[in-house]
Amino acid sequence: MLTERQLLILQVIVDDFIESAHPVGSRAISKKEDIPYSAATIRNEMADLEEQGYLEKTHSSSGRVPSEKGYRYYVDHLISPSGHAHNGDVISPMIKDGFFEFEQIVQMSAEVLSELTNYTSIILGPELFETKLKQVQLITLSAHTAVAILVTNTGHVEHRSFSIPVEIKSSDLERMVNILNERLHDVPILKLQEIFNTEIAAMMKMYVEDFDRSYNYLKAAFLSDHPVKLYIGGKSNILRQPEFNDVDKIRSFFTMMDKEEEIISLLKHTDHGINVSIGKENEVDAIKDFSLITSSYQLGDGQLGTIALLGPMRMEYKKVISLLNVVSNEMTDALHMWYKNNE
Amino acid sequence: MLTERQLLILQVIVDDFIESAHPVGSRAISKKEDIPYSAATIRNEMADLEEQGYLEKTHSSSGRVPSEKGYRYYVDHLISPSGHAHNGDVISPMIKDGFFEFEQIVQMSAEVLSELTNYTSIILGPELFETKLKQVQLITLSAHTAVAILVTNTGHVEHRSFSIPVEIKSSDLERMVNILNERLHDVPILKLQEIFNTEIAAMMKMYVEDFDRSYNYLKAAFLSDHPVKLYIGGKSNILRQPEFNDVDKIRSFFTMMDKEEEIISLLKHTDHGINVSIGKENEVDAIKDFSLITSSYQLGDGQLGTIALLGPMRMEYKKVISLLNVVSNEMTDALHMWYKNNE
DNA sequence: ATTAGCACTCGCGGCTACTGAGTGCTAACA
DNA sequence: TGTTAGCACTCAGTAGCCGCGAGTGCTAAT
Repeated sequence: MLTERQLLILQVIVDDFIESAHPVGSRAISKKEDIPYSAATIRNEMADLEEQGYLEKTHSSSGRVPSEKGYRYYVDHLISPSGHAHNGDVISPMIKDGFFEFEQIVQMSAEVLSELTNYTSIILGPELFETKLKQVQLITLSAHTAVAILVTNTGHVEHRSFSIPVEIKSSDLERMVNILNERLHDVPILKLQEIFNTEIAAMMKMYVEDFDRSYNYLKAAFLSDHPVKLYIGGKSNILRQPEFNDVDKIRSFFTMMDKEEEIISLLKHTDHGINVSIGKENEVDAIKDFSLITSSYQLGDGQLGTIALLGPMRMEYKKVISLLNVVSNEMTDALHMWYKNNE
Repeated sequence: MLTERQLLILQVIVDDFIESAHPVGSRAISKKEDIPYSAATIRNEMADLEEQGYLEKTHSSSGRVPSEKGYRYYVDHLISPSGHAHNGDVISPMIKDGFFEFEQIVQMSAEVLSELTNYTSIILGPELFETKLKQVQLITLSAHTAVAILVTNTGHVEHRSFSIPVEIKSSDLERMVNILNERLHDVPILKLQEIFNTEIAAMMKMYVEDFDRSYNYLKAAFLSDHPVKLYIGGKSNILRQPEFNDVDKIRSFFTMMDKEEEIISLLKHTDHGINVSIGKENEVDAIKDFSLITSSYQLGDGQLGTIALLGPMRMEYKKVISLLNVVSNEMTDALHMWYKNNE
């Protein structure tokens, strides 16, 4: 167990290192305002803290640096819960004015978040199990091409253009779309695939000639592969962090950021509330010396999406956590309003 | 003027440097197959070439490196026009299979292009002066929210969700959409604004109550700010180039790539055909030691879009130029087919 | 006109010395 | 017994030096 004094010292070290990015030594600590102990005392305590795994040295005669365990303890116990509360209203102002496009707001939030922190922000769009299909449109551009448009109750629009093989009659297409609109109205997006394969298939068989082809075409057009949308802000902002002085690090970071699926998998299974993953706690290797802070924003009862900040382990946890709190609440509120309007 | 031999030597130096990224010395050149001269002779010629500004030294006793002028000459005169013709069909295979979504194809082309070259590819979406509005849809999500959807003849879909102030009657909205569909069918996107301000305004005044508000809402919803879309491939691919060993360079590159407008302005005013900008020839400071190779793809008579590769000055010009030729032709063909279908 | 030869230049990798920040430990102190 | 002063030690970082090698420019010979 840690003594009061050790806690104090750990706190000071983490704070200092977060700010300066330099290993912190005993003398520097003993000089601080609220530290009445001598450098030697500090050294003894630091040795203890290191023994217990909360601190590390970068080399045998360097100052101390927090270990992952140290950060973990700091995040769990040493952050004054209320302290440093970010003064509200980060994104609300953007929503105030009449127009209100969901995707735009999310994208802007991501950018603001990144700008405010110099980390990279990631927002996972609304999960779809609360999102329902509102309407299906098929607009033919010509005899052989058409655009299928799906609109959800959240205002999200998904579209795919495709070419129509000559074998398919336009009357059949029309009929199909009618069927779709009838059967799929207010169906949660997530259940789309299922319904497609059962009900719709059955129904269409009755009405539509040359069923097989038409069906497959529509199906492919309507079931998109990426059910969640990813918004990333300030990919390059993070380059301002001093830990990015190594070209290899940059390379591996950016190659990871190019892989959408990987990022999504990172964020997918998040609990409600704020969640911090430090270093190797992250399941993806590529960010094993990053920290990832996630929060969720909600709509009604169901969890909707995830909002996250990715930065070095040496992260301004206090600031980021309260900021993320504020923003996710703001987004929840905004969506709540939106939802109410649409019901 | 340059002698035959000087041309040969210049060519060899540029080729060699492009491949190796190391300054090339006289001895290395004299050893090559098709060089029957001694190192000393080469040295004399190199001194001449340097005097005339085609070569540079990195320091007083280093080998030679092509200067911007050297690259320029190389590109203009030393690239065998037909040589190294890239064996066709880079993206055609992707288009073959039934589905055919324009945006997907462009995005994939960008990625393929970057993967093939290890440079960053940029594709400017179709310019809109050939693109015509096909249909306008207004889908109301609820009493107070709606999605406006515009579909163009190229299959591009633009959408905006907005909230409807209580003052506006839904019957008015409906009427407006009808007017829009009637008047705007087949109108080039570029003329949208103009027509909006004259004809539509006049027409709507006659039919719609509370004209001013409704009008402004629709106008804002329908006139998007970004008339061209940007597709970027392999932003991080370019990190494999050895010139990116400097963190500052990376930083400035990525911060530039975040500014869409800047990139668009880079590519906007391109002639037909292939165009090469080397180093300071580029108007944007941030890429003053990059080369940018652009080509255009077309639809019918009008130029449609630009396709570009951004890399170090030490670029594989031969390969890139022929590759870009092939790809832009392929895209032109693809769009031509598409266009024919839609007419 | 070409080439061989030679002196010279300069970047670079390796070695050494020095400095300064920081530690661990011991012994003295309250 | 907890705290502190003192001291020897460690190590990263920097500067200076040396020698190597790749390359040049120039001169003189072919």
